Amino acid sequence: MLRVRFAPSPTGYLHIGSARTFIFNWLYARREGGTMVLRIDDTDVERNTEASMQSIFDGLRWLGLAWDEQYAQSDRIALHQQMAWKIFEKGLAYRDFTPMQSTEEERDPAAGPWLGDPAMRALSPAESQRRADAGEPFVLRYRVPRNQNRWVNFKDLVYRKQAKKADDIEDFALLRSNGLPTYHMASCADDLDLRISHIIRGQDHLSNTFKHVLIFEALSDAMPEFAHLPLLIAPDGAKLSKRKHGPVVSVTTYRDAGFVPQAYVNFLCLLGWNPKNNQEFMTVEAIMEKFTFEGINRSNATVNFSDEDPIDPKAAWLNSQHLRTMPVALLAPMVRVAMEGAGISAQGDEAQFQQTVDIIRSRYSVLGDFPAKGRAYFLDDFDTTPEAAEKLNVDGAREGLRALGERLAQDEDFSEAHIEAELRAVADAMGIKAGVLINGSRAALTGQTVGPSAFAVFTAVGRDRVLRRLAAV
RNA sequence: GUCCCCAUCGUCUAGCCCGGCCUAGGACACCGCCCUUUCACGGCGAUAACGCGGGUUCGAAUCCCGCUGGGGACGCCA
Repeated sequence: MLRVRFAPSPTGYLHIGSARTFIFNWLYARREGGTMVLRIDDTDVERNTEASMQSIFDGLRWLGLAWDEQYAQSDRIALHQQMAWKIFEKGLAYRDFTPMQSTEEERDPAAGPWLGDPAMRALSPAESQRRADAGEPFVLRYRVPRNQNRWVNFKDLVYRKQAKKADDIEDFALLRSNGLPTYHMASCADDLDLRISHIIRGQDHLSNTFKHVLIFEALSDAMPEFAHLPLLIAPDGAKLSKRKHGPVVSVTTYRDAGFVPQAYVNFLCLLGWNPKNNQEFMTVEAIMEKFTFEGINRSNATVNFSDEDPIDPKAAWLNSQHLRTMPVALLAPMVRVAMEGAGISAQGDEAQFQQTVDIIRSRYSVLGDFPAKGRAYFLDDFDTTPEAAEKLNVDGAREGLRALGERLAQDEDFSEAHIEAELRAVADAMGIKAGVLINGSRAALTGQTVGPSAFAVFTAVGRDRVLRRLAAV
């Protein structure tokens, strides 16, 4: 049974790299018919915040990719502790009574790697037990094999064979002096207990994985598969971080910029993965069908943003592609939300609304364009740009448009073909160029000189409004 | 410092593991042209990359070694 998990820690907003990890997990689970687990890694009580939790759920829900099971690590601490002591009982862990270091006297990494305190490793079981019984605080550390020429191995689905000498792995902590599990302990215990079959996560965990392999081996015969993803980095070359790069790394930046979720998913998937067929613009379903670990790269990918523009240009392009081609029925509700956000509630029935959206979206690239540029298609109070006013001031324009309005009013036929025929007839009769009325009608009906083909504008605006606006020109 | 990972156009990438089909392909962005009685879309074209040095080989972007560069881990954070 294939089971994957996404395990964010609620210590900040959902960031772009985490979102991508979530998506890859989801893709793999869905493609293989597996189960997607969402596990909140909230063992660091000091740093957890409710706001962060909210932000993660908001972001995840916005992506629109559902998970099947949900857990919080804080509910499972007893299990983590139990597993930690099981390791201890096997003789694979020891108590370290060294007092906690203050931040002042932090160890200098330049002094060489810290592997553990030999004196603490050497403590006899009886002595260790005596000091613990006396209430002396300790951290429980994994007893990594020393001087045995022992290698820790695992195979990564992306990075292939990985090996590290046990002598290069430090005695990492399992339980802190307050008794709570560390990340490594909690994560592995849960992965085991939740029967996670594939651990898909960022490459920043690649070197931690050797420790995890040690924990898994100590506790079980089952070893999950690993797949590490290349990191997302900023244009300055550093790993994306909220502290350094600000809110651009948050998924809400893209949501608020008017992205449709499937475009954002499409964009993120292309950072570090590709379908090997030169295809880039893809629906989520198409990506899912194509998704394999062979398609994942090993080198880090740069998210292309700048101070002036927080949006990667390729993401913007993908968004416009999705916006223009996705089923209107899917897009319409998003447009409604965007417009309500701008204080516009579109009147009219759903069919007319969708028809209008369908016509005008061909020139738009973000959801915000609908309220910002499309006001005239939904409301009667709209501004006329100076350029549009000029088009209307052309000789014969107003007269022609009024005449056109009168002719259209006498006929129920409001098809583009009919409108075009009528418009050309009016132009002929008045001895003016059709272009005057074509450009003039766009200006009169939308207050703008840019937009869909003039005849499509008539149908997008709707018969009643067209007749009113032409009469009032 | 130690260990791990990575290295193709400005950016995302194909090709690399299994050398020749690579005068290195695609996409975004930028520039030009075409289409279009608007603006976009679209079409066509241009500019643009195998980090460096050694090997191996008839032949290397592809294999090996070294260097350089970048990233990550090294916490009683996750």
